[in-house]
Amino acid sequence: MKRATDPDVRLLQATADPTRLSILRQLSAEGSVCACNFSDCCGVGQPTVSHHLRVLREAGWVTTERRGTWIWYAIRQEAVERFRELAGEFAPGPARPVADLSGQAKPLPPARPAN
Amino acid sequence: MKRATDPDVRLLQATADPTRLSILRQLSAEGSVCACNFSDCCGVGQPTVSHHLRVLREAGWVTTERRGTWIWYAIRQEAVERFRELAGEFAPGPARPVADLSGQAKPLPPARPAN
DNA sequence: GCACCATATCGAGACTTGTCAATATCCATT
DNA sequence: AATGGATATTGACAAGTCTCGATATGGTGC
Repeated sequence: MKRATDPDVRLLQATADPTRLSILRQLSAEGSVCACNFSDCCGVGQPTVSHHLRVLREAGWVTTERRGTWIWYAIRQEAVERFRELAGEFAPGPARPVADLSGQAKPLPPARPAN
Repeated sequence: MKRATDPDVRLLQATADPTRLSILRQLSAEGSVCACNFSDCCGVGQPTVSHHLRVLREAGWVTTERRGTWIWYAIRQEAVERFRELAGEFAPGPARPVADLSGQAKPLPPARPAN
């Protein structure tokens, strides 16, 4: 995958991994979670969890708060909002998938069927 | 990236590429689009567009309809709905990020701060 | 049939990613 | 200062992804 520069793509890319999706879901369910509580959830080692947390942080998904030895992670409001905006952008095609003049679709620059 | 088997991850993964995000946005804006109209939009060659359309199709994002020589793509309702459900799942952490007893967070299985 | 067009598939190259073991860093306690 | 625990970083490898040129497939019209 070519390294993403667009912030939207980075946000989406960060969600597109099973381990990170688990982390985001656990964070959503529990509000804020100590880094030490992720290792179990995903069946991967501690350095791997740390790597994924960094990806989420660099994509803008999470913030951290240090308390003594532990570090607590939480989802950022802005990330949730942006993700929902993206979800709102997507719209399905016409319900009846362009039934009519299908047979003679021919004009050289193919015209979009009236949907 | 490990090949994703979870359908949710596949759906997210399909969005996590600049070219495919452009395609999804164009489809959202125009309802249904002939494959031949994507090559321009993204600055990539025809085989590459075809590859991305396949990824989107296999992730469940789009359907195709053949009309003569051309093939029209449209976003599937179900994909939009599932994506919005995922967006609805995500919830931010506590607004005031756990201000209080931070100093003496010590119990051995670190207790989650009351958020 | 044959030529032409739109689209898909194949094969290869450069690049990115996920994972781990080993190590470093940072904090708290003794 | 030294020890110990939690987390981050480094270096490496296997596997995946994006892109392209070349080629195959499938439909249309002569």
